Order: sequence, then C-alpha cells, then structure tokens
Amino acid sequence: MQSTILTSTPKSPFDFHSAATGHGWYQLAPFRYDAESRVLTWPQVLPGGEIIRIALTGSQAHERTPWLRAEVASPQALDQSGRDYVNAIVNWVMATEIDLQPFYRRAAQVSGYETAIDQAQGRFLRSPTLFEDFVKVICTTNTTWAQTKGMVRALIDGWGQEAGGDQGERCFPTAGALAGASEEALRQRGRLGYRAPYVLELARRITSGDLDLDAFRLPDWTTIDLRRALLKIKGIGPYAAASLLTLLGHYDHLAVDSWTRKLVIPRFFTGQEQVSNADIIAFYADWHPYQQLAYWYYDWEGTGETS
DNA sequence: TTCCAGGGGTAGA
DNA sequence: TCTACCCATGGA
Repeated sequence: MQSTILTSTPKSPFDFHSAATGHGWYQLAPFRYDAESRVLTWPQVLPGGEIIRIALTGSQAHERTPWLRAEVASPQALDQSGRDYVNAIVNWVMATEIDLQPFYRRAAQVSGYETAIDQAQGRFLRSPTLFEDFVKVICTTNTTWAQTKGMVRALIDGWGQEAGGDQGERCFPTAGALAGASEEALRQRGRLGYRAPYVLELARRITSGDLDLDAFRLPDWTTIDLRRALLKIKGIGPYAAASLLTLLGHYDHLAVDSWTRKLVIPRFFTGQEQVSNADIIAFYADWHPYQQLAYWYYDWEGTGETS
C-alpha cells in the first residue's frame, strides 16, 4: 500500500468539522467520521477501477490560513492524473470553493447567526459523485433517518465494490453496478421499496448516456432552470430537488417542508394562525440569494428549539 | 393494529 | 396548478 499526501487551500473562512458535519451526510456510509480526531474517511473507486482510501483532515475556523489535507492509501502510487482526480473530489466533497463571506456579512446584521459565523458554518458535505448524492437524497424521502442509513448500507453491501481492509469496507456502488441490478433485488435486498424503480431508472439513464448529472455542476444554471431540470428526473420531487439544489450550491430556493414549518413557525410567527408556506418564503426573501443558508444555519438550538 | 416519517408519481379537475 | 390516492418499509 502506497501513501500520498495531497493538500489544498479552501476559501476562507473554513472549518473542517463544520464542513463535515453541517448536515447528516457524514453519518451515511461509506463516509466515516471520527468526531474526536476530526478525520473523515471513505473508500473510493478511481475511474480506472483502482480502489483507494481517503482520510481527510483540515483546519479550524480561527487558523490564519485554511487548509485541507488528504492522506490517500492506494495499491500503487498515484500518478498525476490520479492526484488531480482525488484533489478534485476532496475539494468537491468539502465544498471548499464556496465563498461564504457575503452570507456572513448579511448574517452579522441580525442575531442568531453568531455561532455560524464564529464556527465558519455554511458548507454542506457532498458525496464524491452526483450519482451518489442523487441516490442518497432519494433514500431520504418519506422515511426516517434510521431507514435512510439502512438503505444506503444495503446498497453498499449488495452492489458496492469491496475496498479490502480489515473491516470489510465497501465503496458506494457505481451507476453501472446498480444499472445491472433487478428492480426486485433493489426493493428487497436494497430495502428501497417503491423507490427502487427511481434509482434503477436513474442508474440506467446515466449508464446509457441519456443523463449526464455532471452537467448540473456547470455555473451558468439559473436556480429556476436547474430546479426544473431536476424535477424532470423520476423520484425527484420538490423536497429532493431543494436538497440537491443546496448541494449544488444554489441557496436561493427555500424549500418549506414539515420540518421547516416545525422550526420556523414557533420561532418567527408566534401567535399567528394559518401560516402558509408562501409566508415563510416571503419571510426569508431578503436573504436572497442565501435563503437556504439563512434557514439552515440559524442557531435554532440557541433559541430553545431543537434541530 | 395503526400511524407515520423533513415525499413522489399519477390521474383528474 | 391543485387535490386525492397509492406507494414499501420499519419503528413507535
């Protein structure tokens, strides 16, 4: 096993722990996060089929110069293209390119965002591929978090490549691997239930070249067009599209779901009956284009609410 | 047993 | 665009 160290410089400010744990993704396999040592690890298939293991660490909010460090264990030493590939992946996963300063400038004018600013919160951990994020988002719909974790685990156990190592780790399955599965197997063994045809169609469209998820990363999408394109994919509805928009760095579409209402109404609409979703969207309108960050990174716990 | 989880597709209006 | 209805799964 060879070891390669790769380093990069995220946009300032950057806090590795905040970036890793900003939302629940770090709890989903094949990610593993050690909160004590603050190391995020996962096994990764390279385009050539080689399996590597990535261990990420990074700077804390108050360090003068932000840094991200990837320790890569691979069967053979990484060549330049392998290093470039891993570099691109780790920076994508940690969302290091996002400039949070405009959001902080706005947030500094109101209370409730002191923790977010102090701890450099505002990034959302992404999976190495958009396929993985699309599947995981589909696995969060109309179910509990415990079951989401179970579905992702079952997909990895059933269709992910073995990563070696002493704990029987596996990679997240490629689109090709899931495209070859039967719907029945995804329903039962993958625990996807009625989501199975959605994941299967997604995997098959990608494998056939009918759908290129990476096109969604292009910077020239308007949020409204991107959302419209996401909604055309089977299994992606308003909630899932909003989650994916956030992961893709579009924060100017606030998705109001049952959880949003549970947090926002008692805090900002006390005593009001019949608060509509439109009322909540209007409440956040002057945060444009950071509505989603304003909602997500408000210090709900600091106000007695739980999140 | 029944309900429901930070939904989504479809038919029908 | 909106509403009713159905869709698997598993924990409470």
